[in-house]
Amino acid sequence: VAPRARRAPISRRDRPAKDALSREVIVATALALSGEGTERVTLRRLAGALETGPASLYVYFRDAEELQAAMLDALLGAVRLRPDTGDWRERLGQVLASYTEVLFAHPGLARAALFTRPSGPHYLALVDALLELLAEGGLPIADAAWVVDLLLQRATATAAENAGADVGADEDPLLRQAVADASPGDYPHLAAAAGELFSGDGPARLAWSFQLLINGALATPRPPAAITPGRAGSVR
Amino acid sequence: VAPRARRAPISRRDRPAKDALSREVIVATALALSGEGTERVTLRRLAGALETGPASLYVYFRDAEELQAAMLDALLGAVRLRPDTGDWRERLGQVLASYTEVLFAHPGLARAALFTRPSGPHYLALVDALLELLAEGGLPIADAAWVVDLLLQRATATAAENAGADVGADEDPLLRQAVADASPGDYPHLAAAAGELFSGDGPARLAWSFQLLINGALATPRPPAAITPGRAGSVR
DNA sequence: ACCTGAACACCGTTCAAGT
DNA sequence: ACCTGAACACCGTTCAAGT
Repeated sequence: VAPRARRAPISRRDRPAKDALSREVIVATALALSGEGTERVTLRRLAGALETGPASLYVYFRDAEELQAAMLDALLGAVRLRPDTGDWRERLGQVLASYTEVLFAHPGLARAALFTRPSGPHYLALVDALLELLAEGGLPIADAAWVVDLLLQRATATAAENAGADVGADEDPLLRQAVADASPGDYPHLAAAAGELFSGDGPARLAWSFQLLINGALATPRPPAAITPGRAGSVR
Repeated sequence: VAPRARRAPISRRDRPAKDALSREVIVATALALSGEGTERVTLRRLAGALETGPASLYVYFRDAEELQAAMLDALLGAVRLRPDTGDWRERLGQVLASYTEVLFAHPGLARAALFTRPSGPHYLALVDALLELLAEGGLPIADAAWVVDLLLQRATATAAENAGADVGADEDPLLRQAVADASPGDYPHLAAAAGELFSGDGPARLAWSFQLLINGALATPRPPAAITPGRAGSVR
């Protein structure tokens, strides 16, 4: 069968061919903006990069939140889900560290990840991989289901807090000053701990916290399920 | 000495006397707006409530972030720092639960608390109280300093995620649907855990996570301080 | 000197009007 | 039918001009 004739593309003023719009192209362009310099990826800036107006984006996404969720899931495709060295504990730490690094490069998305949980295939694959590692460690599946939430929340919140901060920058200068100025009379324990509150570098503290969560999980079974069923209960 | 004569206040159109502006009045008004219905406390809405224009607020606060930090610290004055029943573990859980409840009533502030750490007296008092309880539990102070961050981050992030959600509302409907639809072939562990991922009610899950963090802390000493000093080091 | 109206440079979202 | 220019209803912040 002869291919149907297509209209020849109208050459718009000889500009370098602009990509046709689609969910994929929009998300890819948004991630490129987000990863490089751009302070905040707004619908208007994104539309500008795509050489159109903001209204056009509403053909593909219901609102800004849905776009953010799509960006987030696309980003999660870069997480290393199956490291090949170490026991289950070490591999769990590596997967979570990879997740954190990926978010780190996209400050805006890291913040969004705390509020709008993604539901795309890459997020599901991440949860599945974490559950698998916890099962390998012998954790009952009901416990593992809750622990995954804890691990991801720790990683996400840490990325969101620190993302986009200049590496050399003094973070929380006001808090540091306040702690340094805290009178030992009013705040005895704070004054005693002042030297340690801000110690350690980010990755070391994060890795320690993952191991702490794993140890805690092994030592802390879920409460008896008596109250559990509720409306949240089973799927279906 | 005779008191200096004051100008009589000009009665502005017989309106009920409007409070003179000050940091305290502004913060109190903002918290009232935040706690009651008001979707989002913006500088313009706040200025409206104070019967002035947004520019006036800049006389008292450098920017919106500084106002938020002041609101947050004022709010933390309501946290019950010293419960009178239970051992140190139970009291620690009670303080953290109180902190979470206070944030819950102010969705916007809960979100802000994740990014701009407050540095006011009420925040310092909270950290001091948590350090005291951890010391009572026998945790070395260097460990306790890091653990406090973990406990507060868990509480803050949970409040931020859930704050403002209608109690009856189905949260994360997209994620729940995606999990329910997940094929056991592609996501075997996710499919197996589907029934448990969303189980339990909020407070029970939160309380369990606090105990998990405490158990983890007791079982997970900080890494050797070899790398610690850095630029973050001691407070002199 | 202290305060603020009005302007500036942005937002997300909607919808009537184009092709 | 699909797309979008222009308008709408907002933002935080600045600054010249008032008292």
